[in-house]
Amino acid sequence: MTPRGRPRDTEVDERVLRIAAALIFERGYAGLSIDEVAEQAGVAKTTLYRRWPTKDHLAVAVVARLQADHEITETGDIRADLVDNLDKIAAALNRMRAAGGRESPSAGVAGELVAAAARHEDIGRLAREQYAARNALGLALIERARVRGELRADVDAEALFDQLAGALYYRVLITGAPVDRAYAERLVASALEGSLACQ
Amino acid sequence: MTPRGRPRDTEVDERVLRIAAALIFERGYAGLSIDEVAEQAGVAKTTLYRRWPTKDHLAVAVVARLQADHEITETGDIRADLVDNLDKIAAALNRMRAAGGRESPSAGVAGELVAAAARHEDIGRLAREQYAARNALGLALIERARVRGELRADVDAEALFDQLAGALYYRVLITGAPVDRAYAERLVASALEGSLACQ
DNA sequence: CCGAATACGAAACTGATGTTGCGTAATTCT
DNA sequence: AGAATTACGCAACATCAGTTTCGTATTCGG
Repeated sequence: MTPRGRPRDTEVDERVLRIAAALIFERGYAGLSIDEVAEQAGVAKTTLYRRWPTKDHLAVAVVARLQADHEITETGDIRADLVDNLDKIAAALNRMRAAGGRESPSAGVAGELVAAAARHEDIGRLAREQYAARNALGLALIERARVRGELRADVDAEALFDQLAGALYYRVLITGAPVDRAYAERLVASALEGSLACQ
Repeated sequence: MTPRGRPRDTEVDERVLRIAAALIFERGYAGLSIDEVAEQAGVAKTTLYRRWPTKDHLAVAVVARLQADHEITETGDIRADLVDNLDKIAAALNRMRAAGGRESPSAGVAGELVAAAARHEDIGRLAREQYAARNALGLALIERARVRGELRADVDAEALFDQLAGALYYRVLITGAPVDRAYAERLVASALEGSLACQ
């Protein structure tokens, strides 16, 4: 059960992640240099590569540690619950967007992480699992509201959640528009109430 | 008016973009090597860098040439018009997703382009202008439907369009889910009809 | 025709990611 | 105690993006 050879120095992981986080949030993804991290952490580069096979993997580990997965809150009012959850997603996106001291319209580190997921099959798989789990929570929230009678019986929960979360990502990654709680409220209102004229 | 010195060889642009397109769609973004493109095009590397200052710029130029901007169609039925436009956006996304022969859930080249826009201020600005123009078309479409009385007088056009386009990007870039015309129809139905139970 | 301006090619160079090989240290199993 | 196994540090290396330098070619303006 215990591994055979010399055990890894767990302090190294801690130190490296802390230093890498400082660099990435101060200078952005491009300013994160493996050699510099290794030097500042006082370890050999090979020690880093034994833990994180690429710079992308290290960056993902850094950001993952800072994004404590938010617990879902449920008041029983679907509108308030959706706004709350979207606001938490927006906060996480804004944290990544701010990294590197870029001006507001840039996607910042968030854009690099999308590319990292596209480049490395394992990162992509892991990320999709995380998103699937979060999606499942949102879908369950919607489903319970449907059962309560707050939502239409034939509501398309998947489309609804994609619309809400997708709009946030769209603005951060694509159009560069800001996302905040006020926008989350507009989104939820628009999605729940629909756009058709009263028939 | 005519530039002073020796004019650029326009055939070079043509040849380079063709070769780069072949490489990027065959081997993906990582398989696109500047040295190899220069060699295959029979030009010096400096000649490439005079035209495209980074590999990202070259890749953007390659993809931009293949994405003939779609003209908007308008039948007067907002539901059909929205589905049609979303389907065109989805088609463009699927083209980029397919590049590099990756398996379906990967964002493919689309993910790299998001990162390119985040890395380079000029690419980001250009991309945002393109998206702003496309968004304006969508907003105008919605506004005309509102004036016609198809949509609510107080419809939030911006939120509505973000919800629709955003869901497509969300699936391609983030969750890896497929986007096709059937999904576009679900999205439009969900957004237009709303999710609240009839009050 | 001559000079300024720009494009092109060739080669060397810089800096960063990621790899490889080897000697040494720490831990476990027998 | 000794062998197997794994971690670590060090240094060299390969690869690729991007830069620099310099000599040559092409065009325009005077």
